[in-house]
Amino acid sequence: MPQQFELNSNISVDCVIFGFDGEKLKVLLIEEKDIGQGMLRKRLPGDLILKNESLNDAADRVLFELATLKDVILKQFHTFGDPGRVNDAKDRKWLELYRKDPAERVITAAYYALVKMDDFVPNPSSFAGEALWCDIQEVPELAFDHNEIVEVALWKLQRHFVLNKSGYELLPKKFTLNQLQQLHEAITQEELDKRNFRKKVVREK
Amino acid sequence: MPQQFELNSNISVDCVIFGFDGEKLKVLLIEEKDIGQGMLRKRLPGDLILKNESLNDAADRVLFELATLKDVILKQFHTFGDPGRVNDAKDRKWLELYRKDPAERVITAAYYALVKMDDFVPNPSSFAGEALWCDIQEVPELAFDHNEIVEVALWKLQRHFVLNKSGYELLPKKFTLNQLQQLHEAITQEELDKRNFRKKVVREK
DNA sequence: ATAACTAAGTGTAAATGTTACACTTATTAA
DNA sequence: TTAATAAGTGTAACATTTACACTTAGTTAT
Repeated sequence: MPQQFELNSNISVDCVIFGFDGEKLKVLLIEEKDIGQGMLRKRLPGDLILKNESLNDAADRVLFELATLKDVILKQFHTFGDPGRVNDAKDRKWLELYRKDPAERVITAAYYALVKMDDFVPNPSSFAGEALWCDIQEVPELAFDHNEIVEVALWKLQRHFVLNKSGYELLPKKFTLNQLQQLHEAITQEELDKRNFRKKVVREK
Repeated sequence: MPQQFELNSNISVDCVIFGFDGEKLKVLLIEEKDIGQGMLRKRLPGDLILKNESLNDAADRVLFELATLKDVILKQFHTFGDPGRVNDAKDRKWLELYRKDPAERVITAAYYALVKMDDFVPNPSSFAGEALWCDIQEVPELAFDHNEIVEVALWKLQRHFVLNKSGYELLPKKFTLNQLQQLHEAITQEELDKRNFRKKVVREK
């Protein structure tokens, strides 16, 4: 069935991969190879889905194809689909170069994940010029509506992270309570008292 | 621009409208007119989006077209897009009757809302045979993957409702604290102590 | 080697929030 | 008017949260 590998022309996935390096929260961006038209804007790893592929599978595939990342647990968090999503002149140019049907409105199902940066070293594939971790506080202007997507993803991550008491998998096998605390602070973006934090952790064990 | 009203053939929206009647939680279902092929399964109000329409606008439009409901605040909560979403023989038959391209995989952005049943009296439109409130405990087998969609929606509603302290708009202008408590109990599906509930409400005022 | 610096570890008291629990008062229906 | 149903009330024990400062161990530079 050769048709199975046909692209779906109007549905894409985008991945917001948050990385924790023991200190700060970063986000994974890719940058197209410079094709000499002033289009060097960074963007999230993402692409059109295949005709016969689930959204989840597409997200896994795209993340591997663009950043060589594998076995990341992705969570779908929102679908962006306004007809005006792609308005910028640079975005249009890019679409004309890379897309069969550049005028068609594309809706994108967005996924996020939180990974330990050591375990997931992204390599740019042949498609992407560069793959890099960018400090969450210093995200530049991205292509399309990707800045909005990152913002919503961070918001969801924070809410979800507070509710569960997850995150141990992001630290080394043995870790100090201060390290655990740094993780929490990186994600929630607020500071906590050492002693109180300890009490909480111990209590909930 | 007549093209503006063209249907997008592979993206739909579905609406899970929860209704509170002062006592129990219900969900809004519609039922196609019987076209004599044993296809009388209930389903959620939903349909394909238009070519040039945002997902949010599509959800509003569809809800009005199928149930004459207006000004409902809908929240997008998940997008369902597995190629196997539509597997059942009945579903296929339905698609062949109603869809231009019945084999095409359709992804659907799902929305939910919680409304006061008195204020929103659904009327079936010409498209739908019937629109009805169904007790959340007694939802029958629905078309497509709509049972799963309802389940996820309820789950999201419960989580969201606990976090915010919302819900006052679902009660009459003057209400007893017991009424407020019933609302909470209907949504969270668990029982609370009257006095403790009061204390909480008063404290958080 | 040791001094200086950096990171890890520890306790308590006051305030607030949670839980469990039973009877009285007011309203509505028979 | 009586009976039944729904609304309203307080307290004590326990758990959680908050605010707050010094000691100990390990690392780095001289």
